Amino acid sequence: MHKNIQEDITALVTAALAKAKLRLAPEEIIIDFPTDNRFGDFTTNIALKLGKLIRRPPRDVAAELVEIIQREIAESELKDSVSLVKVEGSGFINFYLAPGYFYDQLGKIITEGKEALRLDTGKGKKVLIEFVSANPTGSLSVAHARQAAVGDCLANILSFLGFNVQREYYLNDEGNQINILGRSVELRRRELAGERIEFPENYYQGDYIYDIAKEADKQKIKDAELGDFAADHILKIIKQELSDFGVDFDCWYSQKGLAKSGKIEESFSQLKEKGFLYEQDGATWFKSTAFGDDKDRVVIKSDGSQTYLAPDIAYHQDKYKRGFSWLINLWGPDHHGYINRIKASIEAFGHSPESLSVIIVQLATIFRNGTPIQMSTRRGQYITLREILDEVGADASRFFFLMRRTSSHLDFDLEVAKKQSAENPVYYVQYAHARICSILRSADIRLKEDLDLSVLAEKEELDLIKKMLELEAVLNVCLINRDPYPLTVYLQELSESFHKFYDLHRVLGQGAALTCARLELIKGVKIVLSCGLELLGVARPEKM
RNA sequence: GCGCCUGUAGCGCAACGGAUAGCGCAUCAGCCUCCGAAGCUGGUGGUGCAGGUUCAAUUCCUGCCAGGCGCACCA
Repeated sequence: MHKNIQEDITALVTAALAKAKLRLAPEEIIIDFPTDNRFGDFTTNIALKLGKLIRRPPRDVAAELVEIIQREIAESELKDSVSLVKVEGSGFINFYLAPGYFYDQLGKIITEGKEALRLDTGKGKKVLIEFVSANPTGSLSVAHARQAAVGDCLANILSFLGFNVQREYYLNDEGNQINILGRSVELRRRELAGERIEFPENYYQGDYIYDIAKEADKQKIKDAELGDFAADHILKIIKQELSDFGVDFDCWYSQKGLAKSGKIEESFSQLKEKGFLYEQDGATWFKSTAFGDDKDRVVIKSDGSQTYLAPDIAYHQDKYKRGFSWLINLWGPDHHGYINRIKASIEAFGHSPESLSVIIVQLATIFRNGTPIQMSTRRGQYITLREILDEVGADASRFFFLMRRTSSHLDFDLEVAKKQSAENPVYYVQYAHARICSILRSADIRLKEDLDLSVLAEKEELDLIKKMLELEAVLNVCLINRDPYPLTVYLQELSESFHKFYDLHRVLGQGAALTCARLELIKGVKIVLSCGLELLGVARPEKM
């Protein structure tokens, strides 16, 4: 049994290189998954790299190394796990694992459940993931919905990988947009009272403003308090939308609270001490060019009011003060120009720019039957998260938002997402889960037999086990890319392996030994599928 | 003009710098007396253009072409 066979093989190869008196930097010795399982279970290209360095044909170098590796394996505890090492292609050294290794791993998953899949790469590192953070001036849009899905799922994955994750929503509950919101409600209230009004174009046009105006009238809210009243009202709606979408935040960080705390002034005085603030043209500037920004940025305008950057500098500084050592921000593509100045600010306070990861979540275009739906936030004409939830449901919409790379544009067709058919990948995965549950329901529970997994010798059975064991690597890819997207691809592949197995081999009625083993096999698949779907935040139906 | 994202099959998308570029839809041909056919099997069909780096480029670099988004003392 090996905790991590990839590491064991790496150590073995390193030792073999030393024995052959061949030198290669440790970071060059990479034992990887091959692109295709016909090339074994692990592969390394060291012979190709060495061949160039020492001017020998790569295949010869590989053959020499394989001979040494085979002898090493025979003398090590790997001899039961690795069945074959050979040179293939232009000089790749490929490792084929023994079925016994896979049975051991499957057994572990069955007995330990999803805990067997858990990793501790994070080692409890405190990470703050801030996402959505939409202004409380209207319902959440499609862009926010995608951010919510990506952020929540990424948080799930990081936490599964042993990070100590906190989800945070930065609440822009004061400032210009709240004033405009208040004035919008005020005008609508007067309009409802019969007054003729001129409604400015840059005010909030949506019909929901009328609803808030009616409510404000009923509660006799004063004009001056309408902004806060409306923001509170809308915030409740946002919270409910997110909650129905399966996204719950640990912290709602109020900008108003930040402003009152004096932390903004505090961070300014610190920046001033360090010489990164200066006055010019009546405004106060942050010297962000000192850290690679294109130009310096105004933090206090010549009229004395702050720009948006001012509280943001203090806010990010406060994140570190609260003990987080890794900050992840999910922003819309319209904020990408903002990355440099925020990174500059954290650097000015002595933090490494790498400790802040900004993930730009590209926009999603909503389609209906192949036709894009035009949107305008200003006119209040946009598809909201609420509408998507009502029409498509949380499961399918979460999956759809996650099934493309976060950095890529996403086309989201409402009609396809609604379809409960093969076109819809959500159901393909959920169907595999339901199918397993169905078999388990039909299984004769009186069937008792000493479990021997080694009867699982069919190609589809071994492929299925191998696919199950890939989850760990997939989650690491998600971590490295800061993108939950690979998990959606993986779950479709795992489902495919299961469906192929199911089609060719019966589980029930195959004689006690084989039936028992296959039941355990599909229980294992269920554990992995279920774990993956849970990380995505998608339901795992027992029946469909 | 500057920055970011994207160009792969009719459409939507995959491919840590690797081996014969995969999958879904569509289309054509098959598979249910048997655990769920929301499934499986097979056929058709492809890397925007030009250079460069590399043993190896869809992937990295440069230029061009095309599409999307953003470039405030707005938030």
